[in-house]
Amino acid sequence: MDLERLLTDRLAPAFATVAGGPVDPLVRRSPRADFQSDAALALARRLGRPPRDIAAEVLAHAALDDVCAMAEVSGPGFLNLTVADRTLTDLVSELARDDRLGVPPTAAPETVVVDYSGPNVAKEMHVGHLRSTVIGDAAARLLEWLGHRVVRVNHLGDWGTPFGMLIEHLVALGEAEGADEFSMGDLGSFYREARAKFDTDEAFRERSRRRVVALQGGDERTRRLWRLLVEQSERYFLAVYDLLDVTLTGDDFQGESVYHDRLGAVVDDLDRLGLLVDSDGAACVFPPGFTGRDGEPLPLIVRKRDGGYGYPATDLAALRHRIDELGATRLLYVVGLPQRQHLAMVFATAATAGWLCPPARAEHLGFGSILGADGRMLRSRTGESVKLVGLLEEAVARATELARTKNPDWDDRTTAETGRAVGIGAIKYADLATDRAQDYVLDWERMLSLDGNTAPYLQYAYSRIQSVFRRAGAAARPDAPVILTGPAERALAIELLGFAAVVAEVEWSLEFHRLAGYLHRLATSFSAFYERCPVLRAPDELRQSRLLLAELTARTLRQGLHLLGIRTVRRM
RNA sequence: GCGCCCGUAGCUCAGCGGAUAGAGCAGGGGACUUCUAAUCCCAAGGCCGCAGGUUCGAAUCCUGCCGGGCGCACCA
Repeated sequence: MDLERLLTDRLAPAFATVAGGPVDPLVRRSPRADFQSDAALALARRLGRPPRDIAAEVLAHAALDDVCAMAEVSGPGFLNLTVADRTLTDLVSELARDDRLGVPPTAAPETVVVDYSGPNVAKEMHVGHLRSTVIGDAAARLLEWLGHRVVRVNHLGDWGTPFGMLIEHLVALGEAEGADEFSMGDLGSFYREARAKFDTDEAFRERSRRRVVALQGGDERTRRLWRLLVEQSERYFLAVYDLLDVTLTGDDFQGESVYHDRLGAVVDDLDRLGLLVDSDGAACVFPPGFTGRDGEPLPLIVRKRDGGYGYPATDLAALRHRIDELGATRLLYVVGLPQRQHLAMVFATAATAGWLCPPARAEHLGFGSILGADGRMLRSRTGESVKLVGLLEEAVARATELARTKNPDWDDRTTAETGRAVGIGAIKYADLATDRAQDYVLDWERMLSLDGNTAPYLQYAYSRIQSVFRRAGAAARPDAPVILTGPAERALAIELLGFAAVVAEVEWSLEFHRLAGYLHRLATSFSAFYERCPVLRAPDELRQSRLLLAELTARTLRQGLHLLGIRTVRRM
């Protein structure tokens, strides 16, 4: 049971009595006490009474004696609550016995599809894929831990007109050599070469067009070459996911090609529903409320004038597949903010068609861009998008260098492992620690710093605890009585008891910066505790209590970071 | 032109209806015969873009404006 919940449960009946109906007591942390309830203020108008009177009456009705050391009306009508130490120690003891750290599995499990990462076959992954991959993976981890059935979908760009030129380029290079060059991990140059030929060579362009037709028509050799490109790319992506420490596997690839033979049905069904409009030869849906540059209604083009299907058709087919066949009720799209309008149109169309209806709902987890030090979109010197692996390798290299200089006595393997955990952790944490919608500046110095709201700071706190346990030579006893001797221990206990509330909040908001912020507060509380409350030198009972607090902190940091996809290290 | 996102301390960001607006960094001052000082503590730092409005109460909600970014028919 987390503290906020406990206090809410105690106050709610009292508020209900006073207000004559259910009221959320609005319990939150307070700078003037442990917690405060703000609900009396909001009630004042409705009840036509002074808020202080309401608060006082609530206090008289609330059963708080056994959980609060002090509860008083303050200011214009706040209820300030100071939790009894006994309550804290009881709840901490309860936490210590719970391997889920107070977070219950969800009471209402559902099937959630998380659509994330989605790189393009035969193209390099770039920084643009980082956020989708990192945020989506955190969502998948967290929802899964809470007991939901999570289906990871990696909506690969593996279909469409570019594959004509890519396959032709492969043919031109010779299958063997082409595949060789392709698998070298330099996807970018393969694509650029193909593109260059396509742009300059008329004959090549024509062959590419025919190749697209052959691909869609199911020509055997073309299909085989296409598979080759897809498989090589998938292998490459999996290597990146491995480096990034992302839970996506080969089973999660569900490229656009998967929906290829369902596109006709999408168009037919939309037509049958009378939603299709012919516009310049293209089959379009005009969801209401969307207008274009010229002020005219904006179409969702499901079938192009040339008879090919547009990506909206694929998106609609995928959405139906997720709801009808995968049984999803929550559809998450971890896609950049620029695609907001497109997705809104797809969702609107699906809703109108009756494909997307409660309890199923779709959410766009949009995110901002990654900016360079100059405050502009991150680009390489040549103006191209920055390779994701390059970014990751730099993070690892920088962190490894830091680990080496701080611990010159370490062997290479330990140094490398630590550098990787810290470097990758830093880059992922930097992404998750600010509000998704914000653009953020990629700043190596800041994100690798041991100070501030960074992964290394949290990892460092964790590793210090491990160090204490190494010296203690024993694990904490979960049944050890908890003793709170001062404000630092008290503050730490309160933070520990707040994990469940944060996780519950993030379950629906998927705002991971709230979890990150919590972990940072926890680590900060621990550091203060560590400074003022010696563990190993304390007398036995106190030592046991402090070991328990340290152990709980470690478990919470580890679990919280794990949900964000970030590793902890034993030493730093 | 329309739409979306963002303007909070010098910098990077929290807070999104409640009390004196919070962190971290940088800059200033302290703390290592003591479990990792890669840490901790203290002080300083703000017309919350601007102007109206709603409210007992607005950084938070509404309207308008200003500034920055991004979208807006056959590429995904």
